[in-house]
Amino acid sequence: MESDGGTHSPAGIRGAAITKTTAERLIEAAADLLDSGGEGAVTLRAVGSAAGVSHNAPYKHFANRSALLAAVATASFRDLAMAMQAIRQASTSPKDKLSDTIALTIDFHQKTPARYRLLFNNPDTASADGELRIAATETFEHLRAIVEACQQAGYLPDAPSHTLASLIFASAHGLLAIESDGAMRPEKGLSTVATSMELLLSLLSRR
Amino acid sequence: MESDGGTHSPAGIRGAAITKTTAERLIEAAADLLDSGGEGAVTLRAVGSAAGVSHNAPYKHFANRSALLAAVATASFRDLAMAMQAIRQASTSPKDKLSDTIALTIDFHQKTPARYRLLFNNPDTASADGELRIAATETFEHLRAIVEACQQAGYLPDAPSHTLASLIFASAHGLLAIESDGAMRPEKGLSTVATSMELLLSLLSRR
DNA sequence: CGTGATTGGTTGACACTGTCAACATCGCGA
DNA sequence: TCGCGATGTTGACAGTGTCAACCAATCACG
Repeated sequence: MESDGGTHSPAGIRGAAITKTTAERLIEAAADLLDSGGEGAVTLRAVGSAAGVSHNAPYKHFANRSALLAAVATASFRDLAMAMQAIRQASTSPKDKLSDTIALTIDFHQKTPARYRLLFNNPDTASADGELRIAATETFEHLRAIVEACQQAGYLPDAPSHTLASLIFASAHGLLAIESDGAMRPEKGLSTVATSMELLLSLLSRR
Repeated sequence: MESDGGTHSPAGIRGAAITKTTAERLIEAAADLLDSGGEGAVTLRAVGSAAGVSHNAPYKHFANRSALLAAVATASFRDLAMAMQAIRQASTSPKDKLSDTIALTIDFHQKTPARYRLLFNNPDTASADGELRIAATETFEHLRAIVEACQQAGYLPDAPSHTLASLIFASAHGLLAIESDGAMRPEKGLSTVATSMELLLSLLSRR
């Protein structure tokens, strides 16, 4: 009865999973609609139609619309966590890893703003639990580890890595939100998110 | 035909404005519903009913639901700007003014999160123009001036005050968003927004 | 092999929403 | 006085999330 998120295949055939589960197709359809038309475009009817099923089929896999969006968020967090893990494990300097992580975040926001908002600016998503919460925590852990490495390399000041990572991500997130989500936008072109973040890091790293 | 925002009285009688315009009552009703039940509770029917008019009366004053919410945002920005102006003109140190401004923001978010979201986290509000844009810009200007005063007092580093103000506000905003709007919430109680902001300011101000 | 339940799908309905159109009323200027 | 614009009303419509009822297939198991 509970929505399963469709992580593992039906446990029957284990080989090449050519065919996708309906739940998977629903999630992908919802993500596509989200990216192309914003959150308002993600109606259960449109999602069902895009996935080749009826307007009520989603209820066989997800408790409601919010649960479907939560599944999209979970999948997106997993992708994001993988990308951050790749950065974390690369053979670059901690400083570059941090820059790359910030760039990744900015890129994510620019390419798929509605999806970004689902992950980081959604009151529904805030009451996350289960897999969504785990995927989000995992994502943050990569960031935290990168920040910690920067601290050990002397590039960032001494402070709880958790707090400092929150602060740095919050700055990027807030700048992105100001730039695109609120009325208090600065005059255009005065300073980009990227340059503002460079300023922040340079101020934090001066010793 | 255009929504007027209802700022000044009908230009006839100038004296004691005992009675409120319907537009004003609609804005207040919408704000109340927003604060008490979240954005979803702001339906045109509920707003009209709370203001003592029919479900279609709002259309005589606002082009659509978004325009009504924009009027609420405009009024809220004016309130916020007034509060910031009071802080700015107080006879306290620049450092304290900045702290007070941050505290004001945190307080606003805590007391009326949905309203806060309308101002700073709403893609609709992002395409602000006219009075809304002006009120928002005015709000930011107060913040910028306070930051500039901090710089002149040597409390904040040298950088364009506009950029630095954006950065500081973005940090507070991002921390608030992380705390309450996204799935990537840190473990509870590890560090509050207020203490994180104190950390940021102490890191920025060390010389 | 037969069978019964579980799973995944369908259609139809319901209340609620934003929005538009048509009609009513009221106050003021010519 | 008359007419007209501003303000309000009721009624309708399409679209939405969600629930209920029904249907088909698959699979466990005697």
